[in-house]
Amino acid sequence: MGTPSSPNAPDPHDGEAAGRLAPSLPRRIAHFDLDTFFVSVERALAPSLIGKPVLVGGSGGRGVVASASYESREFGCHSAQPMSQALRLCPQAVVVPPHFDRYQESSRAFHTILRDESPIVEPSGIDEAYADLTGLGEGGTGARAAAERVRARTREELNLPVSVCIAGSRTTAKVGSDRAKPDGLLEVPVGEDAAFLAPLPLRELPLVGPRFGEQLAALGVRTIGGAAALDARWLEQRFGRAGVVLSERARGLDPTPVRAGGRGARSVSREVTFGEDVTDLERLRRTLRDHAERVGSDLRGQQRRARTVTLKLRWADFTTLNRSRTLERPVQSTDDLAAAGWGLLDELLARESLRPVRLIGLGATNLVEDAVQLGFDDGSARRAEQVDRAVDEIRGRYGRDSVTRGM
DNA sequence: TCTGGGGTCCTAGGACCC
DNA sequence: TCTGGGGTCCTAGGACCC
Repeated sequence: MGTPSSPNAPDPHDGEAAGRLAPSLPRRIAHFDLDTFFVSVERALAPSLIGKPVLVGGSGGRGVVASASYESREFGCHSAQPMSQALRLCPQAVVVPPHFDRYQESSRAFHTILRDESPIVEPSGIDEAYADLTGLGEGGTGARAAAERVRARTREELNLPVSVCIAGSRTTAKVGSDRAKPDGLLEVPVGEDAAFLAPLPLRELPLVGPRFGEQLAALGVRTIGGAAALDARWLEQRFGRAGVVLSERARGLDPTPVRAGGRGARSVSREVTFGEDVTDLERLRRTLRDHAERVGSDLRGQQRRARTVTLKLRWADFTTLNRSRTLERPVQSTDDLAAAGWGLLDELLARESLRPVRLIGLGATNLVEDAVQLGFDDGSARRAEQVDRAVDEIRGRYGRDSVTRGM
């Protein structure tokens, strides 16, 4: 395989390096995407759901659809839709509350199959992954055969349908796996990425969301080929970096390598939308502390610390604010994270009065490896960390609700 | 009966330093 | 004393993705 063994080795797919290094094999990038993932996992566990319109998501007043079966989509249901709206469109739908631990488990098993069958796998979210199948050869050893094995094993071992596209770049493979659904395999022949993309609606290109799509539609551009035909410099002037990327991707150019294992997370956060708006400051502070506990636990599990802590607030009118603070020393403990969150909340409320709060969240960014030496006078910090470790340990064994801390 | 929760990346302005 | 430019960090917001 053309994998660089050292992190500093030039990427064989990156621009000129490709020509100088290997006798450049055509890139074969696969994108795997589990179909209606949450619904499929629920069906694997409860076959009575098969064939019915199923909506996985929050059923409360503010719940949204996380995953909608194809039967429900016939009625106009889709993910991210308010559940109330989905049920108006399809009253006979079966609503299933999400079971994220089950999805994590299936996701892990799926990624294990992928790593068995492909040399370089980059997970991309819970239900998809890229694989670099370049140089696998033809026939039984080829890229297509590897993709077929993944599909067969995922179906047999996990009872889950997965769609895949093999193409010359990540972007094309990603667009193609959507086109392959449900439960299909699509291969874009070598050198035909641009031709494959050209007739497709622009909105199918990742990067083009509602907003960008609208701006481009206003210019009369509605297909990927239409964007490919525009002058690249003009796109850059008009849209900046997004214009440059659009121009390249629309022409099937995307040298981004598949990175084995992906990268570590850049941030960790928790947030909650209350069932009803909250004006009780103590309740907000308690919620922030719960978030700090879980964010801290994640950081400790990853052996990382955060240099920056962010408070997120959403008022009842959906206005959303972020307030962040970069600390002198990177933090990891529940106490430090909570203190930073409370401080940000206090500062905010010193400037504007408290309005009914719909959502409150706490985030940790600017993450660094946990190599910080505590000074000799940091006895209290050391004790706090010991408590954190003990709490993590008990929760790991007996579940999250097994320990309750005071404020 | 509006709009979840977890992320990534980009932009833009201001502070600060050289 | 005035003026300029570049680079980096921090903060806030927003588009986009699953």
